[in-house]
Amino acid sequence: MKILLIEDESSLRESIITYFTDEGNICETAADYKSAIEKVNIYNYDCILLDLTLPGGDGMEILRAIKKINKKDGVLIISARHSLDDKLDGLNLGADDYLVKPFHLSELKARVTAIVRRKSYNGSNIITFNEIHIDTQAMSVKIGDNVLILTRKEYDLLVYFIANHNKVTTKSAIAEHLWGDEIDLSDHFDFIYTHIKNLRKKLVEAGCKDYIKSMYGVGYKFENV
Amino acid sequence: MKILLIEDESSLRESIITYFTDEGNICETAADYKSAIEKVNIYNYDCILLDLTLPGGDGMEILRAIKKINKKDGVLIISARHSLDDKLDGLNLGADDYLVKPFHLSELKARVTAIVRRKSYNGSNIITFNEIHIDTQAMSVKIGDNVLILTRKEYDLLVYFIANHNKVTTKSAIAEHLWGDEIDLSDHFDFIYTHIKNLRKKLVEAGCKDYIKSMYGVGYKFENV
DNA sequence: CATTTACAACCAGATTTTTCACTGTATGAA
DNA sequence: TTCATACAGTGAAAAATCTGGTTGTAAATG
Repeated sequence: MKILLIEDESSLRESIITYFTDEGNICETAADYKSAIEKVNIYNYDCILLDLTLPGGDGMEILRAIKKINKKDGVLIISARHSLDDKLDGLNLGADDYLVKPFHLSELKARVTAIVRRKSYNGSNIITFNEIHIDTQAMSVKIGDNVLILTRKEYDLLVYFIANHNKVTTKSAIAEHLWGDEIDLSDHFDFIYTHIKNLRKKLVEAGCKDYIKSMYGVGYKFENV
Repeated sequence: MKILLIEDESSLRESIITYFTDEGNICETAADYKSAIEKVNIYNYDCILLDLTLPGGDGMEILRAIKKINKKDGVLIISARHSLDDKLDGLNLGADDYLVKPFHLSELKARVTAIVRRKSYNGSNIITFNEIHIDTQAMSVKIGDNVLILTRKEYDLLVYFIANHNKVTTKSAIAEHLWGDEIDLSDHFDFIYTHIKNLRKKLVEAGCKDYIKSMYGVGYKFENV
């Protein structure tokens, strides 16, 4: 899951980020109005955690911006303002939920998952793509009845592929999704090849068709032929 | 005791909440269909007080939702509808009791405690997972017939694992659950390793299979192979 | 007060994963 | 065809993470 945290207070930012990163999510942050708008404009997130009081501009403006450029990203407002009016304003502008500071991280997480679940209500947490079955809660992958043992990156990669099946995905998009901010985009992340190769190998060895099609010079496509 | 009150009329809501809070309970409220469904989906309550006439949707739907997502939360319907049919409908759908407005708060309280007591008696306080039996009231653990002596943290850990069996649990989730607020999430709580290790050892020594599977880079999974 | 116990911290070694360098092959453009 | 580049495959170094042992400390117990 990819999360953007828009929050200026650094200590809170740290702990939230640590928490969600530990949970295995990709987290990015923005500490002020400008960089928030920038990120929101360029990338897509499963959920955006938005603090309302920001240096350089009002948080509500960011919310408006998100909703304006369509964006189906989930938005959870976290704010110290606890008046009903603030709450209603936020929700009316299209936020998915509103959480008053201070809060427990577990509650934050619960609400985020609730938002994400609501957004993409697959019903279950089992993702299925032909013979591939992924149980996202158990983090287990099956090919037919064979259980596949995948490493973290391989797993993320597979989930990403399936989520974007039949679409071309560039290497940099993959890198962005698997590594988030940490990656230096000027790098030649050739190690993606390795992960692709390993995933491919494990899938094929488990009797799965090779859905990963290389698009020379562009990237890959997880293709349902 | 944790209680959820689903009620749209604010004055009644206030008085019930005040009453139960004063009694030392944790109370949450939902005033409409949407937020009710949400809370019910996210959290667990000892007892849910459900008003049938709600803006935005029928209360019976909420009841259905509760029962659908398993949920062993107790449900007490409070409603102005006093026909026998309404009563029967509710009880048939799995509500534990039905109270007709208006009522005395003391009666409400009596019924709530009755429900909770009933739950915790017949609703087994024995958790069983294969050969592992936990008596939550006695806080004792048995492997088959062997009694296990666990420390507090080990016990909590085991219960948490069993409650989340076959799901991956991250270290930070465990930390949050076992230590709550006190934990500094920027820490690398390596001490979890120790508790995992100790629990594992005691379980295995008592002749239990090692269900605790490490998910490298993610956390652990209590797995029923 | 002495002793035991539970918990947290530390450390060394093992294990697993990730990254990186290198070689060979395939592809598309000139 | 030739050439530059992209990709696949191998293996090994580097980094991250887990395990098990041990130790210090504070709290609980007797």
